[in-house]
Formats: sequence, C-alpha cells, structure tokens
Amino acid sequence: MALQWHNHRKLTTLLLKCTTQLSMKQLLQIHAQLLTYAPLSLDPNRIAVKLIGVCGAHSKLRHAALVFSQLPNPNVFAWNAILKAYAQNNQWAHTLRYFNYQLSSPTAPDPDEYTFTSVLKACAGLVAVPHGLMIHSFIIKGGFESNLFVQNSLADMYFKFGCPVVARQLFDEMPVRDLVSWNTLVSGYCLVGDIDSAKWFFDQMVEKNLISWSAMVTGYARSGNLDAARQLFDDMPERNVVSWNAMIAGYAQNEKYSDAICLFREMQQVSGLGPNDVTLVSVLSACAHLGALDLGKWIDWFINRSGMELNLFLGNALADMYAKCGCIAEGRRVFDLMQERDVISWSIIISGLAMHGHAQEAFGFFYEMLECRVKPNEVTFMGLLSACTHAGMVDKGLKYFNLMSQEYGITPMVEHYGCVVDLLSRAGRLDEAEDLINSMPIKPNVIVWGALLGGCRIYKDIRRGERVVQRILELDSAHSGSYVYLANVYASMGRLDDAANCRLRMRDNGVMKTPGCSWIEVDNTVHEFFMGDRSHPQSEKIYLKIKELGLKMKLAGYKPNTDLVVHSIDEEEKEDVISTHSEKLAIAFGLISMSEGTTIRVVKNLRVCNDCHNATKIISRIVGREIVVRDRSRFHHFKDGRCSCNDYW
DNA sequence: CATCTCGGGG
Repeated sequence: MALQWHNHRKLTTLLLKCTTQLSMKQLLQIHAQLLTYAPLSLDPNRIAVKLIGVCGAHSKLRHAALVFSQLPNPNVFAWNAILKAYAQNNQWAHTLRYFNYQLSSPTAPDPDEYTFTSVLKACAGLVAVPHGLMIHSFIIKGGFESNLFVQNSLADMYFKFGCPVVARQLFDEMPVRDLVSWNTLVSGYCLVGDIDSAKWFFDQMVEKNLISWSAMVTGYARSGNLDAARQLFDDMPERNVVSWNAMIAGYAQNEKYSDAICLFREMQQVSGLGPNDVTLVSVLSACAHLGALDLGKWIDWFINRSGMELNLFLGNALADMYAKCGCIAEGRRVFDLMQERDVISWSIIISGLAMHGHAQEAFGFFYEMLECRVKPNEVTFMGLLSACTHAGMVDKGLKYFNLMSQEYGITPMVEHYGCVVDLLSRAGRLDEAEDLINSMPIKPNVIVWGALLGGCRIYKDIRRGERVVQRILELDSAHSGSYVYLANVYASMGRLDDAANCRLRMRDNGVMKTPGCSWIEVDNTVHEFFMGDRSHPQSEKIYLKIKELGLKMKLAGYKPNTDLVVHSIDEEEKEDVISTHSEKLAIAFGLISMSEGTTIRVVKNLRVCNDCHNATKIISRIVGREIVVRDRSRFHHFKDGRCSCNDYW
C-alpha cells in the first residue's frame, strides 16, 4: 500500500511537471493508474485539467467529458479546461451546453475571463447572435471587458456575426493591442469580404506572423483573386501546414482542381511538411471533381497508414470522393466506418446513389436517416429529387417535393424547382412543368427554363419551345442552348435558311458554347481532351484507335446518329462532321494506355450525347471492358453493350 | 495556484 501510494504521488508530480505533449496512449495509462487510487489524489482538479487538455488536443472529447465527470468538485480551472476542449474542436453547441450547466449549477464556480474566451468562440462559431449579445453584457457586468483576450474574442465574434463596424469599434477602443488583435481584424475583414480593409491593416502591421499571412492568402482566394493569393503565398517568409492548406483550398474552391493537386504534391516534395486532415479534405474535393480515383485511393491508404482519425469532415470528403469517382460501394464502406455522421454524410450517400441510378437504395437511406433522427436539409432533398429524375419516377418526385416544405419546412430553392421541372418535362408532362414554373414564388432561372426546353425538344412541342426560348433569351441573350435548339427545330422542319440564320445570329451575338471537355486519369495524371483535340502528345495513336474502333463498330452494326434534332442543350455541337467528341478521345486514350481489362473511367463536363452513348455501349462490348462515364448529371456504367442508366438520362 | 483569444475544411 505504501509503495502504491508512493508511486501514485510520483506519477501525479511527473504529470503536473510534464510540459511536452502526451500521447493518447500514455494518457490512458496514467488515467487508469490514477483511477485505481482516486480517493488518494491530492488535487484531482489539477490533474484533471492536465488530462482534459491532452484529450482536447487529441480530439478525444468523450474521454475529456469522462475525466471531468469524475471530479467531485470541479473548480473554475476544470470548467475552463472542459469548455476549451470542446471549443477548440469546433463542438460549439456542446461548449454552450456546458456553460449553461455551469451557470445553472449552484455548486459550480463563477465563470472568469478565461471562461469567456471559449464561450465567445462558441457563439462566434455558431453565429449565435442573441447568445453572444447576452454574454457580452454579462462580461461587462462582471467587469471582464478590460481583459485583452476577452476583447480579442469579442471582436472576432462580431466579425463572425457579420458586424465589422462593431468589431472595428471594439478594436479602436482597445487601450493595448497585440498581434492577435491585428490578426483578428485582418481575418475578420477577409471574412466579411472587405478585402481592401484587410489588406490595408495587413500592410500597417509592423510585425506579422504565419497567421497574418495565411489569413490574407485565404481572403484573396475567397474573393476569387487567386493571383494575389498566390503572390502572397510565395512572398511569405515561412509557411506551415495551415499556409499550404489555405492556398490548396483556395485553388479547390475556385475550381482550379489540377492546381490544387499540383500544389499538394509540391507541398510534400518541396516543403517536407506532411498533410493533415484539412489538407486532405481539400485534395479529396479536387479528386471528386476531377474523378481522380487513383489519387483519392492513395489518400485513403495514407489515412489508414498514418493512423489519422477519420473525423466527420474527412469521412465526408472521402465518401464523397468515392461516390463521385464512380465507386459508390466504397463510398458506403467509408460511411459505415465513420464514427460520427451528420446530415451531409447522409446526403452524400443519397445523392451518390442517385447519380448511379440506385433510386430505391437512396430512398432506403433516407428512411434510415430519419430513423437515426437526422433532420434532412435542402441538399438531402436535392439528392432524393435527382434520384427520382434519373429513374423517371415522377410521382415519387412530386411527393418528395411536397414533403420537403410541408413536413420539414424547407423552402424549395431554384435548384429544386429545376429538378422537378426536369422530371415533369422528361416524362412529357409539359403543361404541369410550365404551370409549376409560372407558380414559382422565386424568379425562375435559365436552368429551370432550360429543363422545360429539353422537354419541348424531346416531345417536339415547337410552339411551347418558342415561348420558352423567348423567356430564356430575356434572361441570357447569349444562351447557346436556345440557339442550338431553334436551329435544330428549323432544320428538322426543312427550313434550312432559318437554321442558317439562327447560326449567324448566334455568331453575331458572340454566343459561345461551353466547350465540351472530358478527362481521364492515367498514372496519377489527369489528361484533358476537348472536342476534336489534337494537342495531346499521343494524338496520333488516339485517332488511330478511334479509326480502328470505328471499323469494328460498323461490323457490329453501329450506325452514327445523324438526326440533328436529337442534339440536346447540354451536348457538344457536331457542326463539323469529322470532329470527335471529347469523351471518345478520352476513352480511346484510356484504351491505349491502360492495361487490358481495367475499367476506363472518364469524366465529362457536359451531358453525354445520344450518339456517344450508343457508341460507348458498343465499344464496351467490343473491347470487353467496363467503361464508366460521369457526365454533368450522372454516372453511366457501360458493360457488355449495355448502360446502367437503361438509356434514360 | 495551472487554464484563454486570431489562420486552413465536407
């Protein structure tokens, strides 16, 4: 007993003196030891503060809560420790819950200025304005507003509330300012989009640190000025993971996915810094957009190898990457693996299943989600509606559309209307589609009208089409789809002069079609192809392959589709007979550069056209390989001459 | 008496 007591004292003394970061494993061992002799502890609060701090740093909040709950009389240090643990891990609602608990508990100590830094951070993160204002007055009453940390936290909170004027007044009235005060101002102005003020204060700063620079990089990136962001990034005297993350995220959020991936490689090769979870979230998002499955898989492997925890953000990004790269089964595997899931996790799987045409399973996940008491949001319903669209389930779609507002109080956005109009139009219920548009409480956009126009094209409703084109051109006089539609209608009626005229008008108005573009990842590099592209170094071989395929296809009974009216709004144009659609180039390149039997995965920026769809079906049979094409709206899995979409897309 | 605030994300 004496020996154990001695060991116990030694352990606690060591623990309290310990300044280096403890690993979670060490912590658990120490905690177990301490628990055994808990009644003998000299000062449980001092030990608990230390332990909770370690738990917080390792995001082990359940363990932190456990340690806290074992304290018979938590003092203000212990309360501050638990509040900080939650606040620094973005668990703001929990932070506020503990704070309320502290206020309402008669035995709990009164909060101090340390308490408020965490609580204000939580209010800021939640944008809980009433809470924040209440706590501000609480702080004034308690006389804590003279504390520099509290002042900085308050200024930060008001920026996050979108009140730069209040924040600025607080800053101006501060008798003493430190680097954090200035950084708060710079990042605050960046946050509210006042990049000029941010830059002005940034330039005023005599002393800057990594945070100042990184905040400015993020500010420029978020304002869309990637060149300025990159310039600052290059000018930084030193960089850490956060600086690299800021620039990588900047590229990813501005749709510069290849640049994001490039910089990610540079980070590892040049800086020697390892990526963290935030880095990987951005890179995974780039992979998802590009369909870069190999890199995505490598990141999955990297996460497992490094023992990185699959947190909510990372799990969502990984599941989304798999779903958007055509591996919905892998996406579900990741989803099952996750310890914590939110509405976004569920929505990712639901829209992933929808994209792959698995409507029933998507509905199943929705009901499971409800059983787990996760409240669906607008993104969830977009997934459900697109599941209905891709399966042609009109009435089911209308049911969900009504359910979202009636049952869940979610006001449909223009995107939801677009989805339902698309659903009705494809089914030929053009009257209902048009009525829905006319009854919209918000202004319909080009996408909504375009969906109806698509229906007019399929069902050859020329009168309605004319009307719709007019509405679209009022919104966007350079809407290429409308001109293409008109030209095609005229051509189909034999009015070739009108068709030609339409083309001329299109040219005169400077109408540019979005160039069709497809890409494929081979050996960890994304290769990009435009329509009729001959810029690829292997162009010669690619066109030879296409020629070879063309011969085999002819023998297999394939006839190119020459019906002009078939051309849809989102398709690449086929003005030039000899031009080749981009997905054919990408598929051909995949066939010549990837080993026998591997699945060819291609991503296309527009919708795949009828002709290419037919051609790809036959190619999949001829070469005996699976070809997966992700187009603008969904996945097509081509195999043995068939497509998973059953020709409905 | 030991604790705090500012930068990166699906």
